Amino acid sequence: MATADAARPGFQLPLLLLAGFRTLIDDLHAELTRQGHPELRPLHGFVLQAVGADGTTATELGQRLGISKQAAGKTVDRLIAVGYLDRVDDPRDARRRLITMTPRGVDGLRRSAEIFDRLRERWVEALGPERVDALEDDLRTMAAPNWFRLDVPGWFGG
Amino acid sequence: MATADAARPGFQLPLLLLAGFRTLIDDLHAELTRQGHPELRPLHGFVLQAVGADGTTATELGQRLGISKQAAGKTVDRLIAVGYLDRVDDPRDARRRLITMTPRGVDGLRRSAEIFDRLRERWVEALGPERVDALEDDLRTMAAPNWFRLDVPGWFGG
DNA sequence: CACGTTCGACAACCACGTTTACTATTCCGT
DNA sequence: ACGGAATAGTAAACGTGGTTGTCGAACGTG
Repeated sequence: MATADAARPGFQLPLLLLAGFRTLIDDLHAELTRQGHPELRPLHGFVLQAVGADGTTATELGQRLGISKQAAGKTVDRLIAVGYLDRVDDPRDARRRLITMTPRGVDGLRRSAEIFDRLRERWVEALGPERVDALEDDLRTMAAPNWFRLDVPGWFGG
Repeated sequence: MATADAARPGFQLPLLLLAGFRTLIDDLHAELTRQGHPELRPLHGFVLQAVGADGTTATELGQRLGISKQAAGKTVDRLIAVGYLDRVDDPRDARRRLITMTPRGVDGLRRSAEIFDRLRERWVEALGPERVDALEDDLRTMAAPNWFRLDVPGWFGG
């Protein structure tokens, strides 16, 4: 049973990682709702970031997120329906349809990044900066996400 | 942008936690398939553990997993269909139907726990025991899963 | 013994992903 | 210049993992 702390329940690594993630995105979602973005579901921030400031296509978005182009297309449909994305024909290639962020999308992404920054700050306050840095470093070593390819400059991670 | 390591992509906390979890359960799933449990999907181990050695009911299972009783019931249906769980009438209460693990379910759960132990060992080899302990401790502090209630003795975390 | 509560089941629905298949367009080699 | 190959987007069927709402049967308590 590893090195379980007797005072706290001895959950192990997988559950702890999942709980950490859920804690963060649940807090994000709640705060985002409070700030006027109730339609933005927890994971949509990552989609917005993957779209990027210059826009993308469905295929490229799928590659960045590590999902099929069809799934990416459907996600884009939903985000268009709630006003965060836009899709226009590419004049240089009639096959392509360029996906871009609306001003509302930019606002939602910016707020997401700010909220994540504040949440990380809470971790730093509770654990100390060295521990949080170590935690991030170790996770980068053991679990770099090889799905989620992000070659665009972004707000939270890339 | 916090304390991003220039050598590795600067993914931030939420993505790193998700990546850590996904890495672990993907490895678990692959190994479980290799060991003769291809039907056992990544998260089913948690369900089996929540059922526990003594069995439980759909409502209670839902509470333990932090999901609705209906969702728990459907998951149980699937695990019964592939032979990991069993459902029998409770003689003491005709409303209740007791959910128990089959021998195959017990085997799958035991193997899951063993595989997780080995995966953690890999982290210890790469990072050193102190770092892994610190990581688990910090996550227990910041992200105790308040869904996932586990009052039964279990294999991986409880 | 009647009434409120609890349990499981059923149905409809949603989010998010998959695979397979198809159309339209562009690219490229002969 | 043209025809086949590659690429972009869309559509349909399906799987999984959730949600609400409803309902009947069984329980337990005043």
